[in-house]
Amino acid sequence: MEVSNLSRKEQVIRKAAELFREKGYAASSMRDLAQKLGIEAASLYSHIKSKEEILQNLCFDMAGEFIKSLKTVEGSKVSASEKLTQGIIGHIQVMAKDLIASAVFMNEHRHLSQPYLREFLLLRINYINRFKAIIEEGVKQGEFKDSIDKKLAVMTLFSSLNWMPMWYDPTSSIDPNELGKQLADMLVNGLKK
Amino acid sequence: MEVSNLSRKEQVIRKAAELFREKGYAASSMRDLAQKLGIEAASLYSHIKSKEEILQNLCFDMAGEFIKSLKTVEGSKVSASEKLTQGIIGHIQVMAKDLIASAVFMNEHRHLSQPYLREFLLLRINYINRFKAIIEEGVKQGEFKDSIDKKLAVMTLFSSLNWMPMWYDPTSSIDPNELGKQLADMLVNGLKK
DNA sequence: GTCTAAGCCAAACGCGTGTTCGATAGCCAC
DNA sequence: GTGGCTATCGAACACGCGTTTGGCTTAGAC
Repeated sequence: MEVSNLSRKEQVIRKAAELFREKGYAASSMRDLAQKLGIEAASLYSHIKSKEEILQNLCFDMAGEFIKSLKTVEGSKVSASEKLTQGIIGHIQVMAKDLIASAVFMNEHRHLSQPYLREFLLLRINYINRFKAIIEEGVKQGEFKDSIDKKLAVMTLFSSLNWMPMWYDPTSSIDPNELGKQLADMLVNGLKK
Repeated sequence: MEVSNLSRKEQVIRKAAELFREKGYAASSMRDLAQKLGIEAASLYSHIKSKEEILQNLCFDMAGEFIKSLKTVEGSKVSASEKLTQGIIGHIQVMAKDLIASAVFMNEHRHLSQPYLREFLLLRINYINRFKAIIEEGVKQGEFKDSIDKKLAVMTLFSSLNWMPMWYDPTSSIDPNELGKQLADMLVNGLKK
């Protein structure tokens, strides 16, 4: 009940992620979820404590991955635009590893109850600020324009990244690494020749 | 019952928009909504036919505004980057006129039932494709790089626009028009000097 | 063969949901 | 004042919700 059911628990969470992405957390019922797994709703509670615990797992696991990815980039001694590019590629790669969980992470985190919601938002604002720091570094060293609002810049970046799971087709010709590169190029250099 | 209650009906829809933005459509109850208006849930049904009718009003009214705005830009004989900039500014201005409805439009449209959902998505894909056409025009005339994936470009643009209601503070120093300009500049010219 | 634990289920719990119905009060026109 | 219209309400409806309980079955360890 503590060790070996991890596998079954993860099956439950995975199916739940699919369901939450399709219908949203609030509109997804435990009976829906059970049906997707071929069992009864009551049986779910052998594996998870509550509906919200599933959401907590999904949100905080993803958050951990993002933070881990960013950490490996921050230390490196390269230009700001290179650092930003690496950060973007890392973010995209984390998302691409689990597009479904990424979509849930982005759209459904607000249904977390306190104190989890507060904790989640703190992690998130911290993550955003660390990207903002990279942009500010670029401005300070004359690499980026100083004419653009930094909040706008970082939120635009973040928006572009976070909507990716909504439209990216992993079976398409473009792979996550290339996608990250192009996205970074577009944001750093723009569309213009 | 047909003309003069428009005002009251619009009050209901407006309060509903606030509620839907805060808690999401599925997690908002008609009793919640009634309480915000200081009446009982049953009284709502003198003004609206159903909960979903409210969402339909919100989504399709916004959609109409976006399309109207884009139409005024498409015809003008200017460069692609200028057209794109004008389109972005228009989109931002429509959003800024009602940030609450914009947020609902973006996050909750998926709770529309058929056939409204299908119709909504058709309007949306059409809108996106018309932005895509502007980008393709820019590429064809040598104004934009041809190295970047067009789907990526237009979805990045669209993502940036659509998340704006989540973070934009209308009381801040930057006004919607300036915001649109900067956003367009960032996407067209990039961050780099 | 016996013990243990995991996985599942039927039944039920209290509660909240969107919506309907019939009635009541206030207001304006005649 | 009388009639009709608008807005509201209390009460109720059928239904779905997340979750709990207790018991059943199955598989593997000793």
